Amino acid sequence: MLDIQNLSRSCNEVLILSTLSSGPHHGYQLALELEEKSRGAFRFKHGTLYPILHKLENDGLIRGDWLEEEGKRKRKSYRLTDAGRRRLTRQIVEWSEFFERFFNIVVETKR
Amino acid sequence: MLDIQNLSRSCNEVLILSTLSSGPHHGYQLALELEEKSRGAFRFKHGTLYPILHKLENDGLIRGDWLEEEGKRKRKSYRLTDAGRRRLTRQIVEWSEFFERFFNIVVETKR
DNA sequence: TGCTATATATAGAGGCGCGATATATAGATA
DNA sequence: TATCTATATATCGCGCCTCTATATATAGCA
Repeated sequence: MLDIQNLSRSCNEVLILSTLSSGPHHGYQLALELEEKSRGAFRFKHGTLYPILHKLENDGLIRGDWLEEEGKRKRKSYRLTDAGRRRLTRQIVEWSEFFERFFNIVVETKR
Repeated sequence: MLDIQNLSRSCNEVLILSTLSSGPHHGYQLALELEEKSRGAFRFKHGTLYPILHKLENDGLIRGDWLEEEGKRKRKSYRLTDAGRRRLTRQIVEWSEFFERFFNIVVETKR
């Protein structure tokens, strides 16, 4: 279950996995796209992003391959593994449950 | 704005403020009620709860008064201050915005 | 030559929830 | 009487995680 203490970590994880589910991205590109899609709300700092990517790769949820293209800096292109795809699906369910419980309590009590 | 790094802290804060908005509670009672209302999903550990209550009181969002009743252990009864009520309202808006942005990205990309 | 954007990496600092531990008492049970 | 459980609050230190800062490297532009 998604517990309160892991909200930040899990949120970052889902945002990354979810972006990768639409196709391979490299780290820098991931951060730009998430910032753009959220209209500035979700900004990944470098010091946050790269360690998470390393961890996700280490856990087998994503896989990174170095790309060396003509006239470009070499980049590490990440894509979802099958395990990563399953994790994303489960995480979305857990977040939905969390939101439901959270708003149930917050909104109901408020009234 | 509600940022990803503060999700846990803010979630705990809202759950507590929101419970107090229905009337005064003491700490132990707060934890029991939240656990019950969420059907076991939100469990506050003592080591989490009390420091947060102290911080909220210190920030002027809640106010605690010691109660000494016949035949009962003395307890500290907390209630919302006006500032706390305003904070709760704003936090609910921020969480709503967060959820909207989050699911927008996660669900949209997933498809 | 120097600035900016692209691109990745990591060490150190600080925040925060949690586990563990301590203290205290009312009530039930053996 | 002794002891166990539930009630009730408090705090220390550990570990995890994000951020800031710093480092390295290159393409393109002024």
